[in-house]
Amino acid sequence: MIPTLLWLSSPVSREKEDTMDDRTASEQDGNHATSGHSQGLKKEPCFQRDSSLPSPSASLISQLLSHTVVSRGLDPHILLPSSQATDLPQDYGDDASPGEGEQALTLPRPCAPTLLPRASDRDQLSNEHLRAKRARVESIIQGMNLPLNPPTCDTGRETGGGHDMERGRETPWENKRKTRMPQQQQSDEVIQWAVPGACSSQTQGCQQLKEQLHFLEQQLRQLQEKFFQVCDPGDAAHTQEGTKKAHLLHGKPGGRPGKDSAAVANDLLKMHFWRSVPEVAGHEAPEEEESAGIAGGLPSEARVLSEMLKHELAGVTSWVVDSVLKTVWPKVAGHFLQWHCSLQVPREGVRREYFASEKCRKPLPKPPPQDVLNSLGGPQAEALSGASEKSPDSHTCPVSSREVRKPCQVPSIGYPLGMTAPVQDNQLLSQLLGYGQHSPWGSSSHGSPSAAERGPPEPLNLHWGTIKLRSSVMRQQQYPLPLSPDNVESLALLPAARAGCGEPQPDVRRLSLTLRYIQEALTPGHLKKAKLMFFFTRYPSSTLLKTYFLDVQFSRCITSQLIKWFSNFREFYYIQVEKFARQALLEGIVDAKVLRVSRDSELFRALNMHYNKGNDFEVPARFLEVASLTLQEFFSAVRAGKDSDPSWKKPIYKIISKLDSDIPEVFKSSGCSQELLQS
DNA sequence: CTCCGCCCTG
DNA sequence: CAGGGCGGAG
Repeated sequence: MIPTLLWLSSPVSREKEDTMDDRTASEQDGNHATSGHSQGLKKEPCFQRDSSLPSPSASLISQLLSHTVVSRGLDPHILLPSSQATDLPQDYGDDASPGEGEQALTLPRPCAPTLLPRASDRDQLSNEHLRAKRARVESIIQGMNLPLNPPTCDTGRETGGGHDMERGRETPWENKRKTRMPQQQQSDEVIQWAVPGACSSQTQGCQQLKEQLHFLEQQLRQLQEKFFQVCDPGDAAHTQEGTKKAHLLHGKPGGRPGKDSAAVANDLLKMHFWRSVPEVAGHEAPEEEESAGIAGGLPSEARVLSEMLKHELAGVTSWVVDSVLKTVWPKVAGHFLQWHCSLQVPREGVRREYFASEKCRKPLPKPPPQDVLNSLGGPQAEALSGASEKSPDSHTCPVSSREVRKPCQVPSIGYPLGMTAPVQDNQLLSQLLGYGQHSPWGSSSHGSPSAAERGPPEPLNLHWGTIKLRSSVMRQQQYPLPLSPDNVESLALLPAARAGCGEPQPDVRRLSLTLRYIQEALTPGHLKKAKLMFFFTRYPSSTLLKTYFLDVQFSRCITSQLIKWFSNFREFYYIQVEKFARQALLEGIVDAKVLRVSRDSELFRALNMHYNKGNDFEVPARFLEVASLTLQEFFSAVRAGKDSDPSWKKPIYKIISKLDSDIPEVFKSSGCSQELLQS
């Protein structure tokens, strides 16, 4: 469909060698209602502009990233990470819908004027801003009559700097932890805290939550800044700090990140019959060159951009959080109790983490209330994933994206399993609340009190490790595995596993990746995967589907939707075949044997267009045989006049249903669905 | 009764 | 592609 994306250069010869390409993981999943057809070809997904972002102010990022941005005094070519600046036009040409640029132009730029001072002024402003915020926060906390955490790290914030920032970040959260529970009662906080008592306490809780959300915003802003420093090659090339980070990120100084990552990805992703990879490296070369050209840009300008982005991100987060809490707070308060208790496994040095999938119906010995989760589903859940997932993606530069894109790209860090209680279900909100806590600079593993010292852990104090834990738990429970081994491995990449390195990481990206690992909805990526699977199986059982969609939380609804998909696939398939069978009959063909479906036949083209639109998949020969047989069957039946029988197709269906073949294991790969979306 | 597949429709 | 209706199989 899009010529530049048809990586079909050498169709047959190297089909077994190719791996999937490792582009970034920004995709439009989460909305299975979206037509899958338009999803396929995302060349640079990280620049994808997501119009579905639920915030009215969500578009500064997209505006900046879209090439149409004309910010006063800011040259987008300088501001944008080089690859973005160079790729955007291309991207537009490829898949931007008309009007998108126009939309970007009309979008609000909330903070442009105030964010334009020069670097020195801006830094000062930033410091003052921080101080002011801190003062506000402290006054709030004191106003709540809550035991304030000894501000041991506060000095760090004053001085700024990487390490100090790291500690400084932590403070707000530590404070929060203390503030939340004592708010109810000193004794039995765990229980008291979560019990949604009188109206007043609810309102109070809401207030507190709001304050915490402000912290969240703050951290998000800083995260954004760090994120850009790390992933913007142009910037990194000009600041010592940035250079260091870049080296750490890419493994070696002066390395060529793009190629390295791509190579690693190729090694690790053995989706051999995908034929899209080699071009990736070549495709990247221009970016790097451009990067050198952009090196002339001013880091300070880039920081201005980051400020703007932070502002916007904060707005989005705030909006999402508010809207969610408005709806679910009363219930959530109650739910926190049980969840909280279940996580009471005080074990020093062990990081409890949670898995941030919304609404996981997992059979637990003592299932938590589902209503909370249910109440979190739907629009809110989508809004959340939209904010936390897409917004970061939309401006991720390719380099860092690659770093985190491929789960198995980075060596798995051994992570202890089984040290926490079963993870509960209401991860959506906790994800939301815990979001800022996983900021790479402020993880609680650095000099923070142990769980015991902090008192009862509260929902916010959950970390990523549980992801792996969860997977092991699920495994033992002979429940549909939500995580494939790939997932589990990849999850070791999450912040907790790398906490030791102390290096800021674009956690947003990981979060978004993690969010996708178990989905309760089928995504366009899944649809595409299902279509490709159709080449192997026309009549998959629900059991089979469950084994091949491991990243989906199966429910009746999901199962029937998948089955429905295949039913629709079959329908289309049979209609096409019948059409061509009749056509052959009209053309005077007599012998059914001569009817063969080859790769250049019209029928194949029609089918391929439907199931393999991007043509990035090598259709198995077996499918051609099946199609040929189907064609012959239809041909024979029609020629014999059987089509007068209302159920004349049934025998054919029966024949075809026996021709299913095994589906390659690669389809079980969790990243498969995501990868497909990119290709 | 549920599950599944087909058919028809939008 | 999804919904709804229908029928058959278990």
